[in-house]
Amino acid sequence: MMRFETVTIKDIGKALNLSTSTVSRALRGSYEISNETKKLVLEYAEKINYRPNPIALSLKERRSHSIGVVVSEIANNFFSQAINGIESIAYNRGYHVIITQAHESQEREAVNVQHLASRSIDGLLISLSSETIDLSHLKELHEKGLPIVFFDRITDEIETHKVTADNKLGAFHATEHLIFEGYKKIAHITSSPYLSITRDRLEGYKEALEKHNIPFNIGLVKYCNHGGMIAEEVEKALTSLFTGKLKPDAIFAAGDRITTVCLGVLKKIKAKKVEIGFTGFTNTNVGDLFDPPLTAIRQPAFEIGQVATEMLIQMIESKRPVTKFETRVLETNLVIRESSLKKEGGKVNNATSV
Amino acid sequence: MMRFETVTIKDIGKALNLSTSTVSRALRGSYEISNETKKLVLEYAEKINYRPNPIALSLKERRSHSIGVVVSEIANNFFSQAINGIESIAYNRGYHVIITQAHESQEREAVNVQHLASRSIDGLLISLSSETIDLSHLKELHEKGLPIVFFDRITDEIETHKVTADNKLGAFHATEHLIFEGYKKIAHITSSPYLSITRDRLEGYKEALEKHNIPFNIGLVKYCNHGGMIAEEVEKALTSLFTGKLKPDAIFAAGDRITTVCLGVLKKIKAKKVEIGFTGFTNTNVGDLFDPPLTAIRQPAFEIGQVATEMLIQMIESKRPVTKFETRVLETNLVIRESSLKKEGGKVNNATSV
DNA sequence: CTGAAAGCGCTAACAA
DNA sequence: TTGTTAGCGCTTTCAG
Repeated sequence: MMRFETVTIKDIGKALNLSTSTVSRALRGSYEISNETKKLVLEYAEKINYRPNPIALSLKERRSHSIGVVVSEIANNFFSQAINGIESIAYNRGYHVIITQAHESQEREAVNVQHLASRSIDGLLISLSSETIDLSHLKELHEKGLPIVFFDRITDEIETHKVTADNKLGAFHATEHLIFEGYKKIAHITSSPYLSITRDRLEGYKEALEKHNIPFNIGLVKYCNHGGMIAEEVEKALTSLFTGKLKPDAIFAAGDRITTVCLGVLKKIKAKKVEIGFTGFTNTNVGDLFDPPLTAIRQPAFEIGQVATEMLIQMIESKRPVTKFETRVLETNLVIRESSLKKEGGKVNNATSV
Repeated sequence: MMRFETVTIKDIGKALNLSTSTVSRALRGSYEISNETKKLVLEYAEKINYRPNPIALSLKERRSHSIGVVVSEIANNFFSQAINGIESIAYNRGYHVIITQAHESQEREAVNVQHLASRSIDGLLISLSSETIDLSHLKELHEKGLPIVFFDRITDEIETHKVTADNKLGAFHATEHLIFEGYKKIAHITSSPYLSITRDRLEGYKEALEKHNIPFNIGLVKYCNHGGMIAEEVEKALTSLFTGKLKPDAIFAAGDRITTVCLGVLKKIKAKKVEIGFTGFTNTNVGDLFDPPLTAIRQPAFEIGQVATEMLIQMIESKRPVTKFETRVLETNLVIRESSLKKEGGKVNNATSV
């Protein structure tokens, strides 16, 4: 395909009988250029619809004005909302956003990160994959000085800015809510144990049990290493719970995908008249359309994206290397609907939020 | 922020006492370079982890190996799935994908397109916004020779490759299904009348009515110009339907967002014991969790993304300007669940697909 | 106030 | 087989 011709600074110079440097300076309003010349250049540039070539600029300035994003899956309410937050900041600050998906695979994550780095991104926003144990692909870039901000699924192994929801407290509230409702045997279906969010949520769950003198039982915790991407994994976890002797009366699910898959399985079980209290981490917008309406722990995804992006751009644009790092923790929101309520306890008609 | 130092071809040359051109040629395995030198260079490059600078390459080759994508909203099942399809092809072919959202606004669409074009994308994949009437921002680029492929929401005004679902037939099947179920007054809540998908779906709806000798009544068709992005718009449409004298007994919704908002409103109405048959275009994965389980017209979003990307890359890489254009139409899939079934007609337990 | 020239990293004539 | 040079579009010393 023939590339379509573009107007360059040289063309303007030729047309106006000026050197490229004069045109360049005029275009950027340099004080050394006479008003006359400026006006001439500006008007002509406008007329022929001149646009500076960002590639050339990048080569010169050694930065691309774009930031890379790595998430596990776009088609996940949390991440699509976070991306909206990222974009809202990035575009206003003149940055492009390049989004990639790791599909919960360590290998794809590493490939994407490499790919982005070689595309000369100015900085990286990343939420780790559930498979990821080895962080060397990130450490290397971090040591070379690439600004990185972790969001949602963070790590202790790299010292930089981080942003998450308050997963521990969110889990605590959710679990305590189930306890208040009268559930005694609360199972926890969660994601890969490698993830920070998994650890934090488990912690909150444990603390709620402890506070209410319910003994913690490891048999009630089930890990899904693929974060619910593989439905069978979740089904297996649930089946083993309900066919074993522990038979929980409630479930607390961690993560968007796990939550919906669980609901699907529960629906089948409920057809057999087993009532199970349910709540889960999810950012779905249609939780109230579910059967039963879903009690959900909602994360401030949009804000997380925004904060992470602000931090990243601040790092990118900082004159001196940033050495003081911060981990921001944002509040979650428990939206109470019927799925978590004991049926004898009556129905609620409106979503309640604590 | 200090940019982090990268290894260049020059560094290799210096270290090995070779000119940059020799290194360059060796790296790309040129036949003119001796095996010895090649080996030397390759090994050294590997050792110091050399990566070519894609920005410099872009400047030289006058292409960026990236394609731009404009959709109305990432957080829409159809689009996030389509993007997965786009990525799956693009990455394999060595292209980056830059995603932008227009939020159904003509202005943001134009800004994004400009932005992408000025970032030297090699081609553009776009699904028009519901507001968009004026296509001059696209026409201009198209005339300049930028390869463009429309998907989903297409237009007649620009001659190029296009990919959509078979919206007309999908709408026909959905409407006919409601008719088979015994519904007589089927309302159609749809998106902006400017969109191709709106026109096609309306057409299919009309044809189904006609085939079954049900008179078309324009009063039963309600347009939501923001495609459901503004919930009030949809609520107003439904309220006017149910408070007017036409009182439909079923609803056929066009579009992901409209479908879920409709369901929310219907849920309230059903609390008042009004049974309404319902079906809608949506690519949600949790339609079976809804109350009632949702009869949905599903589009092959992933495949649409794939096909569009293949077409685009073919245009980009074609030696001569492409003049023969194609419009690919992919089949939709009607997944029948309870929401569209007459309650007296008994229940279905399994999703059925036609 | 304006121009000439160098350079960002890389490739490709053209020389040697 | 290898080196020299010019150039992609732009900014920025350094000279006028």
